Amino acid sequence: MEILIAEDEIRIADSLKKNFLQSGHHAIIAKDGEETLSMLHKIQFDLLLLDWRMPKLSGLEVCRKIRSGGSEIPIILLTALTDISNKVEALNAGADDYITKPFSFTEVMARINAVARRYKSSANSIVFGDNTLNLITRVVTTPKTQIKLTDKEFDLLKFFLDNRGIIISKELICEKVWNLPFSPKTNIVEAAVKNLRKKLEETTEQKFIKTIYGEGYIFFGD
Amino acid sequence: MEILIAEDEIRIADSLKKNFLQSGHHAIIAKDGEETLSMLHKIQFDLLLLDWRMPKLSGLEVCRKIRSGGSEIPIILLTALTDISNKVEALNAGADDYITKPFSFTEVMARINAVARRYKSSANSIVFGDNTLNLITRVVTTPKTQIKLTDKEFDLLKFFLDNRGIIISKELICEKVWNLPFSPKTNIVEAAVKNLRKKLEETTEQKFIKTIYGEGYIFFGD
DNA sequence: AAAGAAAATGAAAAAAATTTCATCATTCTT
DNA sequence: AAGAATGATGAAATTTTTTTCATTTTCTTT
Repeated sequence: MEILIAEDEIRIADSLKKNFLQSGHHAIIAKDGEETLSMLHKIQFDLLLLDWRMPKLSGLEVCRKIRSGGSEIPIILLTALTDISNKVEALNAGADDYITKPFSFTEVMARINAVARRYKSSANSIVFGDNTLNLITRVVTTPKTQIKLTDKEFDLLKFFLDNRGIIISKELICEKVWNLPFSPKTNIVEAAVKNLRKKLEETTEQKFIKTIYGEGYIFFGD
Repeated sequence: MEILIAEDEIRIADSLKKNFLQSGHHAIIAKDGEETLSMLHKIQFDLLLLDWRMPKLSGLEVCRKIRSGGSEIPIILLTALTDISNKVEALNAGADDYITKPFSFTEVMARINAVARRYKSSANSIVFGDNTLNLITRVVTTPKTQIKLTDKEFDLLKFFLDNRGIIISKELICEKVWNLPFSPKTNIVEAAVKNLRKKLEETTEQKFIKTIYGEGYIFFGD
């Protein structure tokens, strides 16, 4: 993949770039917001890793400009702060995901692989464990039976599968699966997870969705 | 495509074969039911055109045997009679479609192209007119807006799209979309067509689904 | 043009899916 | 171990989807 790293802290940027190269990807560094935008116009990237704090134009502003220009390039925001309003802002600005600093390279790679999987695959089924989700019919085929998923069950499972092995927060799920800005008044996510778990784990007798207390969920399976 | 023509009337079989060759397909003729089965075991075919009345084993019996053997090869039954019980029997036996004799070659080709399209394509969207149906999200993108389809709307539209340009009877729709043996007591098909038409034709201001009085529906668009 | 069959339609009914809410269980912090 | 926060859950409420039904419209045949 062709990755654009927008990060003004040279040490972080370099370290990321080196790691990407080792993983078989190609990365270019942009040092500020303006350079990021001009780079994007010149070269076709598959992913943008975008720092929140940057000179000239903040990551958030860059993100907004990219989306208002109609581009659908996957964007992962790197943010130094943990507080929720930041995350919500990030998603509202059009980011696909966010990672809070300090981050491990493993974490970054897991998310990048998710993006890669999502944008590469045109297959119409996804295998997890010894089950298969048919993306067209929305039927999960297990060794025992077949389970027909409802709309929301499908959307949620698909989101989990697209982000296997990554901790995903409820805010992100809410934003991506329901297209709602996360509001803590509701517990739709919990309820939907409950339904999906019941349907999935009751028949397969396996655990797929693990709860990470205070952080979100993580999906296991292959 | 590699097509097996199971037909004992030599004139019909030969004429079909000649036409297929001209359309760039390859066809082989089997003269009776037993030969059909043994051929299928020897060679990998993409489609079976199966006559209802044949020596040794009837088309229906052949059809049942093939399906009970687990094969999913597309089967189109050629039947001389028009009556409904025959059609229902055909579908119950595992046929994908049926054509009543006398048939025009154009009719046969239209159905064969449908089969080809269905089995070839692994794309996750279908274009019709200047609209696109995303098979994963089940959203139709028109030049004006986007329309999210419900379960049944999607299934029905998909079935129409897979069979563009072919008259499809309500029995067939009922059997394939609802997995129900057609019962004339209900008008689910009409109702579903109404809903789909409303949703689709209201926003696009185009006609896609034409009613063929006494025969069924036909979908235009491409 | 009239009669009869087939199809379309709006509204009601039924069924299914989704969300909310109150309560219970679990996990974390101290 | 207790208290506080977070997550799970069953049941009810709500919303959406699907189906039925009665009526109107359209089409075909005579």
